[in-house]
Amino acid sequence: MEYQFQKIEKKWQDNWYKNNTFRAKDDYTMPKFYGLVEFPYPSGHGLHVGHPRSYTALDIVARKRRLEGYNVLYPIGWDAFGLPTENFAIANKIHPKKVTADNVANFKRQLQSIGFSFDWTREINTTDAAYYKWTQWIFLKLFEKGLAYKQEMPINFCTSCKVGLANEEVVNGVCERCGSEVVRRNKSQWMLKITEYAQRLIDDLDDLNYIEKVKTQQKNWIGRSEGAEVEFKISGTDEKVTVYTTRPDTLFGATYMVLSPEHPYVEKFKDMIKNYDEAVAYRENAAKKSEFERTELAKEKTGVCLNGLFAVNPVNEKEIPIFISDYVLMSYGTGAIMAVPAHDDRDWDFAKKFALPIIEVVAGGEDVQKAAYTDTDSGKMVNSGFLDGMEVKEAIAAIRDFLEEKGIGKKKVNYKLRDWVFSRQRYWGEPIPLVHCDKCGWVALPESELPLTLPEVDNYEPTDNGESPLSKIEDWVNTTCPKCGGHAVRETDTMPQWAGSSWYFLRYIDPGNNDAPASAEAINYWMPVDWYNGGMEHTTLHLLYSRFWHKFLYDIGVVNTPEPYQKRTSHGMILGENNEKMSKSRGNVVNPDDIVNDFGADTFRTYEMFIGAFDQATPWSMNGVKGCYRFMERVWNLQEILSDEEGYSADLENTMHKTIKKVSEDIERMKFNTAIATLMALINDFYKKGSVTRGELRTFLLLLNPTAPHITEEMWENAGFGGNLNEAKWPEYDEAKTIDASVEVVVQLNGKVKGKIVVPAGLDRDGLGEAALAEEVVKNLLEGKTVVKTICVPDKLVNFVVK
RNA sequence: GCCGCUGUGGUGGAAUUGGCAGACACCCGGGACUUAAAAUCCCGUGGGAGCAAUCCCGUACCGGUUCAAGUCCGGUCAGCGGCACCA
Repeated sequence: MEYQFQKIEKKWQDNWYKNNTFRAKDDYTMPKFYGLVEFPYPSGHGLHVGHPRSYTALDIVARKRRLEGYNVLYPIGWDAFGLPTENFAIANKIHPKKVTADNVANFKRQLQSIGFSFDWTREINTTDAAYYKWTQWIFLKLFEKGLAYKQEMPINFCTSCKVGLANEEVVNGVCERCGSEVVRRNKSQWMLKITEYAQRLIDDLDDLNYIEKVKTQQKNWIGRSEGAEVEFKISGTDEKVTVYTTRPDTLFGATYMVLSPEHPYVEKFKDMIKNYDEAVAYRENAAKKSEFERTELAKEKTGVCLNGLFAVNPVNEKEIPIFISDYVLMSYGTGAIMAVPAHDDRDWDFAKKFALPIIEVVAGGEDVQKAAYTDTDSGKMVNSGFLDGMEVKEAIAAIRDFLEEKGIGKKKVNYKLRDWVFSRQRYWGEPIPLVHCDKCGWVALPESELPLTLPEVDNYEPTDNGESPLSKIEDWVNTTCPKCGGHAVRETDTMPQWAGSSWYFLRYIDPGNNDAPASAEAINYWMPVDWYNGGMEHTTLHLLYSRFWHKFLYDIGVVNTPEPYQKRTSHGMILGENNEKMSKSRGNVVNPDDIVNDFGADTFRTYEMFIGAFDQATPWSMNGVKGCYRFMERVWNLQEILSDEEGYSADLENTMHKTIKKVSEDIERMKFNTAIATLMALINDFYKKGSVTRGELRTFLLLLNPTAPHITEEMWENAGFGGNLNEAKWPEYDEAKTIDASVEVVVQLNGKVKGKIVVPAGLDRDGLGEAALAEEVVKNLLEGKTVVKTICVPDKLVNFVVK
C-alpha cells in the first residue's frame, strides 16, 4: 500500500471542515482550554514558513487537550489593516479592501491545506466594520475616561514626496522611496495614557506564567526607576528648573546642567541667553534626528552652552552653567538633568568635550579624570558636605530626606514607558470616531452611530501636507456636532494597526455579538486565554498594548480578569538555508505551498516541529524535510508489519509507558523536537522487532496525531480502532512501568569515567556505594589506591576520590 | 549605544535539578538488492594516537567555584531579536 498523502490529506481536511469538527462548544459546564496564536497580517507574499511554527505548536497542544476531554477554543483571524496593504494598493491602483480580501483568501487556503484545527466558524477580520465597531467603542470608552488626549508629537515628513512616513520607511535619515531628506514635523496627535497603568503592568506580571525573558523585557521596557526631583534656582530670577535624577547622592558633584533643546525655558529666558540664535539653530538640527540617533551612546556629544544663564546647585549654592544637548529628551523625566561627570558616562563624555570640571563625590574607583565611576555597591561619599563618609545607598536615603525637609526636592518614581501615539495619517485604518466642534471641542460620536465606517472612495492617496487622505473627503469630513447640532469636522487620522490586535482575543469568544465586544457569560467562561504563543518581536509593544487595554476593560467592568493571558511562550524565527533572515531580496524564501504539495502537510508540520529547539532561531533545511518524509513513510509502512495481537508486547511494554510519559511531558514543555525524536526511536524499535501489535500501533497513532493528524486518522480507520481518532482518549501511562528493574551506573575515579556497573534501580547513597565496592571492576580500579571520599548519586554514578 | 537572547561534531540539534557530552535526524563513507540508477534496507561516522585492549583532547575564548561544569560565577569575542509610525 502506497503512502498517498495528497489523497489522505484532502480526505480528512474535507471531513473536518465540512463537519466543523474543531468547533468550540458553547457548553460552559465543560473544562475549557483557550489556546491563542498571533493572528497573521495577510500580506501579499502569502504565508511565511514562520507562521506555521507557532500555529503547529499550539495546534498540537489544542489537539492533545481535545483528546484529554477539554472544550477547546483555538481560533484564527486576520489583522488586516496596515501600511503594506495601503502602499500596495496605491502602487497598483487596487483598492485596499480588494487587496485585503484577496490576501485573506490566499492565507486561508494555505492555512487549511496544513490541516490546523482552527475553529473557522469564529474567523474574524479587524477591517470588518462589525469588528472595528468595537475597536472604536473601546477607544470612545478610553476617551470618556480621560485616557485619550491630544498632543503635539513629531511625525517623519518627506520633503520631496510631501507625505508622513513610518519609521520603517526612513532609512539612514532619508526617504526609502525617493532618497530625499526626511524632517521631523510636529503634529497634534491622539495619545493614550498607557503610563497611567505602568505600575500595574509591572506588578501583575508576578502571577502570570510568562517565560522569564518576556517578563524581563516587559519590565525593562516600562523601565521603572526610583530617584528624586530636585529644584535648581535660575540665577538672578525667581524661577526654578526641576531635574530628575536617579543619583541624588551625587548632587554635590553636579558641575553643570543640561536641558533638552525643546525645553520651554529656552524660550522663556530667550532675553537672557546671549547666544539664543545658536541655541535655536541647534534645536532645529536636533529635530531632524530620531530619538534613537539622539541617545546613541557611542556618538560624539554635541550641545550649546546657554551663555548668560546659570543655575544654582541647592546644596552648595554654587553657580553652574546650563547647556542644551540632544541626548536629553523632553519625553523622559523633566527634560532636564543635573550633570555629574564623575559618576555618569554620558555626562563624563560631555564634560571632557566641553572642558567642564569633574568633581569626585564617590571615592573607591579609579581616577575620575580618566573615566566615570558608576558603581553604586561600593565606595564612600566625599566632597559632599554632610554626606561625607556614607555608603552610596545611605547617602541616597539621607539626601532624599534632606531635599524634602528643605522643600527643594522630592522622591520620585519615573518610567521610561511613554504614552502611546495613537494617530496615523493614513487611509487603511479604523476611523477615530470623534468630531471637532468649534463650540464644544472634541466630541465623541454616540454609540448608536458606530461603526463609523471608512468612506468608500477611489482616491486614498496621501495628501501633500502630511494630513490623512481622509481629510480630502469633504462631504465626510464636514458633519454636525452630536452635542449642539452645529457644524463640526471629523477627526481624519486613523488608528494604528495595534488597535485591532489589542482586544481580538475577546472577539473570538463571541464573534457575532452586536451588542458588546463579547457577552459577559462567554467572557466569564473562556477568559483568560490559557496559553498564548507568539514571536519575541511582539514582546514589548503588542503584548503591552493589549495588556493595557485589557486592564482598562477590567476597570470599566467589561472583562472579568485583570490580565488577558495566563501563559505566554515564544517561538524562534525560521531562517533561510544560508542562516540569514528569509527575504525576497536574499532569494532564500521557502513557500509552504511547495512543501505541502511535494511532501504533504504531515511532513511539513512534523519538520516545522523537528527543525530545532522551539524557542530558538533555526535555519531551514530541505534535507531535514526529506528526513521527516522518510519518517512518515516508515509510519505508513507499520501497516505491513501489524500483528493481530492486542496490548503491548512484553519486550516493549516499559518502552511504551516511557514513551507516553516522555511525549506527554515534552508537548507541555514545548520540546516538540524531542517528542518526535522519541517517536522515531520507538518506530525504530518496532522495525527491529519486526512487528507491531495493535495496542502498540494504537498508542503510537494517538501520540503522533497532534503532530501529523491526517496520516494517523487514516491509519486509525484502516486498523479499525473504531470511530475517528480525534474522538479518542489521550493514552495514559503507568509510572511503575516506566522504571526499569536495574540501571547502569557510571564509576568515576576523581571525576573521570573509568567503568560502568549494573545495579538494582532505586538504591540509596549507602546502598549504591556498597553495591559498587562489591563489583569486581571497581575492586580492580581501586587496587593500590586510597579512597579519600566517595560520592554516590542514586541511579546515576559513583565517584571515588582517590590518592 | 541601550534592553533581551544565543554560541555544543561536516549540519540541525539532545543532555528536565551541576552527575556517562553528541539522543534523534541530516550529510558523508562502506555494503546488500538492481543490467544500471533511484528508492529501500544494513553497517560506520567528534578529533587525534594505536593491530588492539586502551589512552589523550574536546561544548566560542580567558579565568574561577566544585569530588564533578555544556550547565554556576567574573571577564572577552561573535551572531540574532527589539528600540515606540513594519507588524
